[in-house]
Parts: sequence; C-alpha cells; structure tokens
Amino acid sequence: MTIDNEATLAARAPDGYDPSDYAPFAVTVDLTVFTIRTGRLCLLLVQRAEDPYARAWALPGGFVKPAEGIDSAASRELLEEAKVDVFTGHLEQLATYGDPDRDPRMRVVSVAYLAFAPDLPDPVAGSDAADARWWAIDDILDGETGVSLAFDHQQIISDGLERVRAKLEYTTLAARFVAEPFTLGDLHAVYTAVWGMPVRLTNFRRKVTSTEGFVIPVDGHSAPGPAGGAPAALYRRGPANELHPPLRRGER
Amino acid sequence: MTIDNEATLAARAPDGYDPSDYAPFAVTVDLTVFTIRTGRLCLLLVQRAEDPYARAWALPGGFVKPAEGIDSAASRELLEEAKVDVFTGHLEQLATYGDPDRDPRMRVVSVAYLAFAPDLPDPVAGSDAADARWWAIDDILDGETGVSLAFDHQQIISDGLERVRAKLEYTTLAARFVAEPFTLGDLHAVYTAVWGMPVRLTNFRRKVTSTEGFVIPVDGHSAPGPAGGAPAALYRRGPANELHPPLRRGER
DNA sequence: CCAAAAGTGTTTAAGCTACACCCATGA
DNA sequence: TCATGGGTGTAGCTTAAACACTTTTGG
Repeated sequence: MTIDNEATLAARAPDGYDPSDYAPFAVTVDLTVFTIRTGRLCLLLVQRAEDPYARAWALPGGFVKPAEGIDSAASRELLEEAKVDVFTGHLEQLATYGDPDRDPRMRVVSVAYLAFAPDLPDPVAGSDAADARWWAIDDILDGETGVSLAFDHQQIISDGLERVRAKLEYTTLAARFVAEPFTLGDLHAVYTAVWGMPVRLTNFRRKVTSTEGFVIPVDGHSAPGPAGGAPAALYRRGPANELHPPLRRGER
Repeated sequence: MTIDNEATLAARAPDGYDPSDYAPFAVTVDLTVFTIRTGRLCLLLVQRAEDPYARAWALPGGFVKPAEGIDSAASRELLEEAKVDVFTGHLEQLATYGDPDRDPRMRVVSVAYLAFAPDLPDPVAGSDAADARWWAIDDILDGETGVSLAFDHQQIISDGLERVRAKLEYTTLAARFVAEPFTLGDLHAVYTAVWGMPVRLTNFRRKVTSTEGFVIPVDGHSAPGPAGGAPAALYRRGPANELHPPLRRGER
C-alpha cells in the first residue's frame, strides 16, 4: 500500500486500509435538548456568530475530541451548554447525519443526540455563540417567527421532535421533564405540551398510578395554585422505563 | 487561526473551526443484514482475511466515500455484499459507534445499519474477505459455536437484534422478510423465528388481516407442503407501516 | 358560594386469549 | 382415513374511553 502524505489518517493506517478508499471526516455531536417551560415544549438553540450561517440559530454541539468517545462528547456538551447532567435528565443517540454538502466548509458527520431536562434557568452564550436561548418548538417550526436554522438542523429537530413524541407513548421518560417531587398534574402537563393537547387527565392518572414503577408516592402535598384547588399528592420517578401497554396519543 | 499542515482537514477548514479542537476520523458503515433461512433468524457475516482480527467474523461494511452520503454508502454496501436493493428489503440506521479504541489502528466511527431481506442465495466473499456466509443468530450469540467476532460487532449485533424484535411489534416490517406472494403461515414463521417461538397462529391471522394495509390478498393459492395440508391464500405487502395497537411478544 | 384543581366510581365499548371446530390436501 | 396445515366461531376476560360525581382549597 502507498502512503499519502497529505492525509494524517492515511499515514496512521498501518494495514488493510487503502488510503485512496476514504477521506478524513470531522465528527461532531449536535444536541436536541428539550424541556418544558410555562407549559410549552422548548428546545435549546444557540445563535451562530460566524459564517457560514452567521446569525442563524443552530443546535448546541461541538467536535468530538481525539481521545473521547462519542457518547462522552455528548454528555460533555450537555453539561457545558445546558448545565444538565445525565443523571437528572436523559440522553440518548438520535441519528447520524452525513450528507456530503451539509457543511459548506468540509466533510462533517454529525451524531445527533436527544436530551430531556426538567425546567432550567436561561442559558448563557458560549464563546463562539452570539446568543443562546430556549425556543418554543411551535415558534421554531412555524417559519413565521423568523427562526432561521443553520445546516440541516431543521431536519434534525424535526426527527428529534418526532422521537420525543413517540417515546412518551411507550416509555416513562416524561418524568424526566419534571423536577422531583412532582404531582400527577405536572406530569400530565408534560404530555399535553409534547403532544399538543388531548390526553384525558382522569384516565391518565389511572394509567400512571397503575403502571408498576412509573411513579412512587412520597410524603407531603403540593401547595394549591393561586386560584385555589386541592393540594396534590407528590411523587418521584420510579425504576420502570417502559410502558406496557403504551399510552396512546389521540391520532388514530 | 493557525494552519496545521499535518492534517488535511485543518488545511481545508476556512473559518470558525480551530484545528487543534479536533482530529480527523475515518467513517465506515456496518450492516446487520437479517433474513430467515429454514425457519431460523440469520445474519450475514464476513470472515476477515487481514489483521487485526484476522479469521474473526465481522459485519459487512466499508468506508464512506468522500463524495457519498452515509445512507448512500449503506445502500451501496447492501447491494454489493448481499445483492439486496432497498426496495425489496428494508434499510434503516441503527446507531453510531465511536469509542476511541474500537479499532486498534486508528480512530474509526462506524454508522451501523439494520437491513431486512427475504431469503437469499449464499453470498460470495468480497476481495478483502476470506469467506462470507449466513449465520443463525443463535449460533452467533451462543459463544459455544466458535464464532469469534471482530471489533465491537458483538455489541452492534446485539443492538440490531433487539431492534428487529422490537420493530416486529409495532411495524409491518415482518413482511420484508418474505418474498411475494406469501402466505399467512410464511409471515407467522417470521415472527416465531425472530422472537423465539410463541405467537398464537389463530389470533395472529386475525390481527394481520384486520390491520388495514398490512397485507393485500392476491389471486391464487399456495401449493400444499409435502405432508399435505390445505392450500393457503396468497398475499403481498400492503402500504401500512405501523401496527396500532402493536402485536405483543409473550414476555410480559 | 363559586371557581379551580385533585381525585374516585361506574358504565360501556373494544380488543385479546383460548379453545373448539370445520375444511382441503397428500400419503 | 389419518396426519398436516389452513381457516372460522365464539365465550370470557382485561383494558381503555367517557362521563358523572365528590373533595379541598382560595377568593
């Protein structure tokens, strides 16, 4: 085999790989971090300071470091950008995006992640960002609101959103959106925010409490809201991860 | 920003990216191609000819080419290695694996895909492979059969297997495992092979035929088996992709 | 007392399970 | 006529949907 001095990778590949077969790629992680704020499903975006896509909004993320695993890179970015650790929230791989022209500068493959977090304070813009803030998902997708998105991030967000919606059906991950302890009303608000509206509260309550390990009662009661109402029982997250049978969203 | 002459990527990055932030990666696709042969769930593996892991079995796959999208690379490999086109079978992203030490030679990020195919002829080994064949999934995972797997492919296979099993519950993808036209008995055999056994045939039939768009009756009847039995009605795949409510495997 | 939110009971419809039974074919 | 596989009918159970109703709090 021949050595191509122009490519670091080729110089490092000892055997079995023909350098003419491949080019080096940059690998990044992009995060779709979802949370609920004032009853709306929100996503964390950062505003780009530099070209390409200067002033456009983009998913938080960054390069995977040379000695770092991809999942580790994602949790690092999650902690840096949203101050969320993996234990209070939830982090999973979403999909990988690698069209040759998704970044005009060079060949970049991005591994997208999906993260859920309980309500968080406003983020601070990082060094390479002009701004950072939570956007309501409706405002992002409406197009009218003036959120212009960088790269293929519109596609990633749309895939992430569909995944969140689906995950609430057959997992207990909705509980990752609320801080402990929480009421069944809080949990119900997560479903209505993520799905858009329906979900009969009365049957929802029965479903949640009858699913072993979804929520665990804790002592005490919530304070009633400003307009009154009975104090609600408090719960924390249980050990169950799956929901059998699933909680269906009203779209059939 | 400075230019690092040792890295092709860095030399190409015009703005906004600091070359000290990242290293170049090789990007590959690996395929978990599943099919049913003689009533058993099988997976396509190739035997490696070169070190590392010479003589060990590995998932078919290869490098993503410089001007090629990742999904395109996967369909190209699927066609090359298994002679399956995306239209008769099914191809979707599984997950991305990128631990720093998963390949001892260099930093490789692999995007794994999941593919389903109807029964296929025996594969032929490619140029860089010593052998290629279908393995029953039980024999691969048993450990006793002597199938030693390269890289982290044991993990990828295990993730792929779990995904196939789950997908049969809530999608109509089982029909991608059978050639058209097929009988309900053929389809039932897919479920028992993938899940391990149960599935009540009598209720299974009702579920499949009552799900709008799962299967479409075609004219004609199958020839009975060697030991007799009635001729079975024939079907082709319908347009539906999802199964609501799902077909549960007996594990609750 | 009224509005708002928490929580319970009950009726009805739908879906799934299990099992019995009949039909068509080849040996 | 028997074994084998295809296919239907039906009773009974479990679950989910819909809606009525009670309780607790703040104004």
